[in-house]
Amino acid sequence: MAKRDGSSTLTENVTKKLRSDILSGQYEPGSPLTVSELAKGFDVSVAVVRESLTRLATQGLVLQNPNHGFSVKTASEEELNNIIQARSINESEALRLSIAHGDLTWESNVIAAHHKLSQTPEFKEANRTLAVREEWSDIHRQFHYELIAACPNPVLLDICRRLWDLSEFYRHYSTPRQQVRDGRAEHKALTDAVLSRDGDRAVEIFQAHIRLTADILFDNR
Amino acid sequence: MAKRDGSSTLTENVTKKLRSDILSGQYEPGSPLTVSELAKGFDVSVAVVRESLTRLATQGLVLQNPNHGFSVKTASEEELNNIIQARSINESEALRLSIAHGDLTWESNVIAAHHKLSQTPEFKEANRTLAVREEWSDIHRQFHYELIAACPNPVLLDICRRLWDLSEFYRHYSTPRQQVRDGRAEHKALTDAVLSRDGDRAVEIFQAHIRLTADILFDNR
DNA sequence: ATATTAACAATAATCGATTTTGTAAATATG
DNA sequence: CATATTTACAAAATCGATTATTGTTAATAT
Repeated sequence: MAKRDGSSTLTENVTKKLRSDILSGQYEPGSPLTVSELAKGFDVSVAVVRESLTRLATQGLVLQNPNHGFSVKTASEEELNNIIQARSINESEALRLSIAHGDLTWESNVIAAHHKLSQTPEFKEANRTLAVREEWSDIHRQFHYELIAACPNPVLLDICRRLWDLSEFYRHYSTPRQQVRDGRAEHKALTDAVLSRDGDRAVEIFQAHIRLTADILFDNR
Repeated sequence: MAKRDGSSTLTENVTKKLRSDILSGQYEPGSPLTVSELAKGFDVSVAVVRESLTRLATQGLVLQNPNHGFSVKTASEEELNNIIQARSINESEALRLSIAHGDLTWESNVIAAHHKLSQTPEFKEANRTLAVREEWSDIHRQFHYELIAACPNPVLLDICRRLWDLSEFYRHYSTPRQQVRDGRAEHKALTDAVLSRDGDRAVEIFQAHIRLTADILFDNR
């Protein structure tokens, strides 16, 4: 690191890397994030790391405890349920608005995103590297984001983005067995409902979809 | 400032002061927030101010432009409408959940908060000082927060809190004439609906309430 | 043996200074 | 005279070091 990369700032790069490390499960939930250690690891000053951690803390991925520094956010079934509920509320509404406002270009983007997702293997085969799983995660996120992308309310979209990060955090702390579920059929049904502009049906499918995600993660039968 | 106040950290104090200054309209929307100047004003180092501004930027009250520093968030009618819509979505649901889960203590708190609000003058008389208006703002906020306080989902409550800040930002950039509206009757009706545990009616009143807020601020019609 | 205080080490918070970047004035070039 | 290049300056970003806080261990007292 050390020198600024392109036009962006050091803090931006470190923040991006840290967020992705946290979301991909590189740190245990609750484990301390020592500013000086991270600074050494990234080869930057403490100010840069501190600013990065401050950003992530405000977004909820990192916990800040005055005079006790930073730590990775903790995980609990209760919190996941709360995140899912918040996602359900906001993303459902964004989905409705997106369906109501989307134009032809948006339709095409939805189809493209779904096609890409449907052709990308998730966890079926064993010996998947971390990189492969990260790639699937990105494509999955992109698919869900395309669905609501035509929502004309950026404030609402921003809330959805943040909630996605929070729920993404949990994906990586599930046991391998829990990864077997294949949402392929659900994604297909969701895409069909969206493209036929059926808001009610799309929301219904979507809510079942994320509810199931939570159930599987914590194995609620 | 200079020395740490109580058990809290310098950054926390500066952040609190800055947020309150921004929300009470001390700075023009879009005006630059120069780190070194603020540091001089608060008598702290630039690191403290920078961390404060970073926090506020992540919350949306401050804009950060890489290599161009920070500025106060800008204001537009369109954005206010988006904020109001997001508030409507989230606060309505929080209100329903709160009504469904609230206990006797919560009821008492709602009654107390409403009483306090109803007995506090807003803008009727002229020559109101800034401090008086700030006091009303706090009490008003407290009232609305009590209504949803029994909502068992902290993630949702956090979203509501942030959205409140964003919409509070607009209250202070309205012309004096727009301040005359008296929400007293609406607050009373809302309180009654909440206490009678009528979720549908409460949500209905609430949505009309905040919609009207937006209309008045930008004088729609 | 337990409680209290003192000294220490680790890390967080804060600082003042240095480097980098963006902008605008000044100068040069065609 | 218009455009390009250089220079100078202000502010942002980053750094390395200093100071403060907290938790822990050793020493002392009860």
